[in-house]
Amino acid sequence: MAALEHQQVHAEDKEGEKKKTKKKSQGKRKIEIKLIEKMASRQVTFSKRRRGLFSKASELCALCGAEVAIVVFSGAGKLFSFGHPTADSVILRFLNSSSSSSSSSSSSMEGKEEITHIGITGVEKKMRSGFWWDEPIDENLGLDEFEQLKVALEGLRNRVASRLHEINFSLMGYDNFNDNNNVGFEDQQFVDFGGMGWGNFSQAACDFAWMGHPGMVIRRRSNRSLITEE
DNA sequence: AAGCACTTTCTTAAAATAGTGG
DNA sequence: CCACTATTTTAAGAAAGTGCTT
Repeated sequence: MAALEHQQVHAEDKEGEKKKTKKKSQGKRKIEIKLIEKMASRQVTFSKRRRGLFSKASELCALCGAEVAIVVFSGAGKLFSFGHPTADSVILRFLNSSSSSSSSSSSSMEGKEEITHIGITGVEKKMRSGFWWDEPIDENLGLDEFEQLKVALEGLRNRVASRLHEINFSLMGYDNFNDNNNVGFEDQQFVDFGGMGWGNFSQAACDFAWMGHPGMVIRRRSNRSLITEE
């Protein structure tokens, strides 16, 4: 302890010599684990904690040979991912794994884990029972018919996205759902993939992340100002 | 240029981890 | 295994910076 105090005194001396203009930090403080009220602090904490999380995940991969995928959406809807060897491969492995739903994590945040798992296993079940879109495409279709199919599927996608956002809004406690403020992945050109260069994502993986994340809302950059006002 | 989301740097203290002895 | 100490790591707070959009 004495050594520690000595260290601190030494550090203070150095600091005093360096600059007296900069406001002294109070250092790391214990904070309550709940949504950070101050938007600026929330962003900084998000950035730092995500970095820490990805760093720990990469260590887990390196030390234990584990395959890990992390999908993070910022409060503004920006996507960050970590994956080893790639996020895609881990997610696809999870989807194809028959034991994944029974071997759930024993994290201390079990409540939150559970919510995510409900979303994923729902999709998983459907995938196992077989979606109609998994059926092979009729190769006898002509160009026009393919065009029509494409338009129809895009329409469906938009309707699903719209409905999901309605649900998101009701879950978040908003009374009015304004479709102009929220978009689905079909309008995702602003979303950054790959996070800090640790992972990469395909459209399929993004769609999966989106489906498995019921609380997620993607916003246009142009409407960011709306997000900051709470 | 202004505004926004996010990042980085620095200082500092809390928390985690490693080392040691009983 | 436990308690204690030393060392290392993590992250809060403050402030400045970057990049993008409008």
